[in-house]
Amino acid sequence: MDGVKLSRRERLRVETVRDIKEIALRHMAEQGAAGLSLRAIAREMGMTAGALYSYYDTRDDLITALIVDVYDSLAQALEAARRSRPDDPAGQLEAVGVTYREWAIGRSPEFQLVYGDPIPGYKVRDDGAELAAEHRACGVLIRIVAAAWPGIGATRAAAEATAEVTTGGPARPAPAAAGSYTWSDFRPDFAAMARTSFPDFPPDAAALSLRIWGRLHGLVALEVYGHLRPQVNDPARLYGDELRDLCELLNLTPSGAPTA
Amino acid sequence: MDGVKLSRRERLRVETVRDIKEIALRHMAEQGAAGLSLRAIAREMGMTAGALYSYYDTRDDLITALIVDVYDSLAQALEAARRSRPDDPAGQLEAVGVTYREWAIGRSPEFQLVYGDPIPGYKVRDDGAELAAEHRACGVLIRIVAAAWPGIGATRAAAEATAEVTTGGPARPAPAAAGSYTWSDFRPDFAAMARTSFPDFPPDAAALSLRIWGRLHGLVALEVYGHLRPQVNDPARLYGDELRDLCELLNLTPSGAPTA
DNA sequence: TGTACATCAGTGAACGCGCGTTCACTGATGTAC
DNA sequence: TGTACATCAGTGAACGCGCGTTCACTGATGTAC
Repeated sequence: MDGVKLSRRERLRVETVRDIKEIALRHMAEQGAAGLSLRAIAREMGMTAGALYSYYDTRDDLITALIVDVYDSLAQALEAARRSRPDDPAGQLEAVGVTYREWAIGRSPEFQLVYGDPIPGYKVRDDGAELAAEHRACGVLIRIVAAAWPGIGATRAAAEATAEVTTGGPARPAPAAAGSYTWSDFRPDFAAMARTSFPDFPPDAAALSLRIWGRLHGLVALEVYGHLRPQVNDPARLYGDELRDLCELLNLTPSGAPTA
Repeated sequence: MDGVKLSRRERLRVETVRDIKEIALRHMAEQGAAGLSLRAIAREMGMTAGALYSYYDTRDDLITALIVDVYDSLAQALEAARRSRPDDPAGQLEAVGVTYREWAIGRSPEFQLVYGDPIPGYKVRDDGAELAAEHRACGVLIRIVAAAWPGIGATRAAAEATAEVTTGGPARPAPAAAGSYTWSDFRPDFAAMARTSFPDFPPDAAALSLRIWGRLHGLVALEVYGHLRPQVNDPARLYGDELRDLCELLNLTPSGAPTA
């Protein structure tokens, strides 16, 4: 693939970088995101602390690299989930929702790194990279909403053919969206991200996407931080209910049986 | 009030404890929850670090005290909001929702302390206290759902008299709740909390309460941790839309005009 | 009201620790001829 | 294929720092007679 030709030194370097990140993430898993320490990583790698400075100029550079990696891994997981249900926006939303939760629970240190407290001394240097990475994850929801929004998704017709309409009455013209937003309500970067993919994407759909993100995030964050388990035995069930409710927002019911 | 009679020593002690907590919270505001340091607090109080050990046996004891305080302050704010709209469950939910967001935004270090990453070395000693404090906050939602649930709230009749029913069709028998839960799905402490206040409280209503909590929490957490502002100019508006949607879950529309 | 003793908040110095970062160095790997 | 030089990952020691916690102590506040 990218195996152009690497010298022994280059191969080792790539491997070492991978090891550093892997150990860093594991340490975060054990001691919390704030417990990340160059010295501890070096210790576990059997290196001197100073040696790490061949790979990152500073602790913050390592952190930035980790954050970007984590966003990418999340975006990849979500995008794979979305693609697993072609031509079925509600099914996509459900799959992405389930994946978001499972990713967050299964890799909670990563989740905490990007969605939790900022790391104590950490200041973003090149936040363009972080922002772009976050947009990659956010874009998955945009694509789903676009597919469900009348007159946008090329797949819309197919989706409507297979999915039933949920509400008793006649299908509403567009998924429930409260306000009427304009693009000036959004930051340029975000707007650009949505509109380059879908030129006709309406601002109301962007607002809806963000609200959906919020609904997915709420129960997941509570669960990851241990606020749900002391109340309820099976947070996944609660979340499943919420997802089913969410799909109604798109005016569609999930195509298949719920994924428990 | 509780001014029974305090010696000069006792008065000073109470004041000092108040100062310690206040400074601790301010430091957390500036350096993040993980930046809490006994030495830094002592420095700002003009004391030696060791002196703090007259007040707390250990750093973790201070943290526990802070956490309990924070939960209490939150519960108090939410309860006040709820009471500001008597006999109007949907209005209560809206007021509580707005208050939750404003509390979280305005006192984000406190929010992070209880809903964010655990503090690095911190281990809960007497978690009974923390759990009880969390239940106090959670109980506010329980009371709202109870008031809206048919056949429970004594205030239900009054609420129905003043509130309009939202859906075009006839009012559904109970607010939308997906599963049919039993009390064995919940932890005993949580169930006890709900059922001692409302003996007839159904498990489905408890599940709904937790889901509502999740919906409030989602956008709020994203905003507090800086994931909304890079996308949208006015997160409050998004949250307002969400709240209005939420009120429909209770089958009621907000009584007054939306609060911006 | 005055004296003798007990309490206890606060001092100051010390402990052992882990941290990020710098720096002159060594020695294996890579490159040019 | 062999030699001379350049690169650069990693060493080991040191820097200055802040941390939580302990401990013998001082001195003001409170209490009992």
